[in-house]
Amino acid sequence: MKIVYNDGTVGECPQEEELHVLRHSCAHVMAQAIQRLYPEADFAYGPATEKGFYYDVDLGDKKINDEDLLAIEEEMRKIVKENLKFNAFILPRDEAVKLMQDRHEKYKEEHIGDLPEDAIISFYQQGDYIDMCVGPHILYTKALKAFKLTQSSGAYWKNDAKNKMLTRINGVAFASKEELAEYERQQEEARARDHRRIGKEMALFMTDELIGKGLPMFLPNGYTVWQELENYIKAKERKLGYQHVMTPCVGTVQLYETSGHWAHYKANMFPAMEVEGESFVLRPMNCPHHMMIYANKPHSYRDLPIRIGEIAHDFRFESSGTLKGIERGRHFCQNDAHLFVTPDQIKEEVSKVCDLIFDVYKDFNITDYRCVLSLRDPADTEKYHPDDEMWNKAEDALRQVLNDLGIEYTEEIGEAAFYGPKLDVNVKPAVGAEYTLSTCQLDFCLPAKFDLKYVDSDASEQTPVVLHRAILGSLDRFMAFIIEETKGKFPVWLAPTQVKIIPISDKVMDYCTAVYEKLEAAGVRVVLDDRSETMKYKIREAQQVDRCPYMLIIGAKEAEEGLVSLRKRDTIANEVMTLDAFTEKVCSAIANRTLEL
RNA sequence: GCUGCUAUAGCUCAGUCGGUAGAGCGCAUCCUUGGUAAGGAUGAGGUCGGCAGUUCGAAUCUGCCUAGCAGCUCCA
Repeated sequence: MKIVYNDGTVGECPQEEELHVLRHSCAHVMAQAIQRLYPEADFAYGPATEKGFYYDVDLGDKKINDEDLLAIEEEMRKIVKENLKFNAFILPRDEAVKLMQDRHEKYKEEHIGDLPEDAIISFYQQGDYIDMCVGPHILYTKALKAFKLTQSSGAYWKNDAKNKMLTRINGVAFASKEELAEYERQQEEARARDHRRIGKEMALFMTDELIGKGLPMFLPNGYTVWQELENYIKAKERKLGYQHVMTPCVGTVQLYETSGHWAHYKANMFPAMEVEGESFVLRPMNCPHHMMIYANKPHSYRDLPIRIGEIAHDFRFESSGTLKGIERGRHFCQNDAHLFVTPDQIKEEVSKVCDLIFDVYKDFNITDYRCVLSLRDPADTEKYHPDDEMWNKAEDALRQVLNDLGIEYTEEIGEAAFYGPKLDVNVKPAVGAEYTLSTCQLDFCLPAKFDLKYVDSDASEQTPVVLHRAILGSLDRFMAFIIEETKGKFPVWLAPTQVKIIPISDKVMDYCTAVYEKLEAAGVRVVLDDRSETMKYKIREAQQVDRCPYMLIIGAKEAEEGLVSLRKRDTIANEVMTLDAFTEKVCSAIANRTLEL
């Protein structure tokens, strides 16, 4: 594919750049189409994205609806057909400013002002459309073979909520129509995996506007999964020396003033309740409660590390626009723990937390994740309390552990908590933006604020360091993730119904009841489907709706010989075995938390 | 919170020009008692998200509210 650079030279595009150039050029063609249809349009930024492109544009009071999108797309096809040539030229700064002023491009003009003094300011023109841009671009518009406008939405100028909101028009673009079709197929598949959809279908959780937005409720099936996750992680933690506690969901405002959370996150907490002259809030996190548990009695260095864990209910007043099923609600349960350690113990304890995270990921076969070392932004003295020595110490300590463990990570400035740096493990959901699943945070700040102490070997009083960590993150969010990863086909140990008995006829009901009782006694979540429906119907429902891992199809043949005919969730073939053999099989699959059926 | 879109039966969705609401699935009852992904019949089920307004008349038009979806901002 031929492309043109901003100095006007034409060259062959490197293979790996082709899609990016194509998409970026598509943004220009879309802008040209918009300008033809809406001459007053004022353009801001229009980059290529992961699958396509967008352009942010000021359209005054004009609202873009689906029909408008189709009209813009139609105009784009015309431009492609006209096969316009992309020409590049460079202007000195003053002429560039003048050109943008003449064309009433106030956002581009402002952008020039943001560029460094020595920046080369280049433009691309196709037909009568001119765009300030570094390029490179395709040579002729005919190179655009497969694109589609997907949506319009609002986006702030320079991504700052204080600025004017512009109209963002998104599109996707590919090298061929086949790739575009494949992309649309994948989108459809992703929507089918959405935990909100599967959660409804499998009766895992519900919401109701009378309960309130962002407040999902777990139904029996969902709570079964939830409890299994709770038992699973608590057992792991107990083995690693964690002690579990239970603390209240409400605390005084002073508690959060002491921790510093009140100053930083007041706006994101439910407002205070005034009762008998005291102010209480629903707690947004558990650190202060756990700090007070530590402070409940004096500690020797010999006691450390102390690991306080809790499956804790928290409430955060999240912006309404960010709520998403059980992935992000206003109430959730953290798999939280605070580790109180001496400075010498930091490295080992962080290592153990990392080991636990990756051990858990192995159990769930989670392989697609990204580690981020979240650091403070030294310029942001409002969020990060300005103690350079403390921050450098904490950041270096965490970085060193990650390096020693050989964990791959990227560093991100300004992503730290106000009290310390953190390691975040991020994943991508079926639909929507990446989020943090697990976190491990290093804190030299809160222990001092709560005046926590331990007596060291030389009898001096020292302040412990605290590790905040969450492995499953919030149980709610982790469950959302697992639903999407498995499409609701949970491993046996998590499945709400582990075994469904499907009688071929009522004549074998006595034997089916005996099978049910045996499995039930063995601790299996088993359901006997004794409804007056056809066998085929019951199989279909168990497989497609319940996503039940094991179905036992039982007729006269099995009843006579004490057998069961096993049908697994993902196979059509069935396996005949004795009831004893099956019981052993399913119990072992549950006990070992096997992923494969 | 912001911008836009959406809200009709338990679920997924039709409903044209404003004239008192439909389908499939599910549910109930009956028939069928079956051998591994849709057997048949009958029936129940809706203040068309809520409140106002326009109109002789509103699921349909307008306003406000609530909730949901996409994107933006935020995420201790």
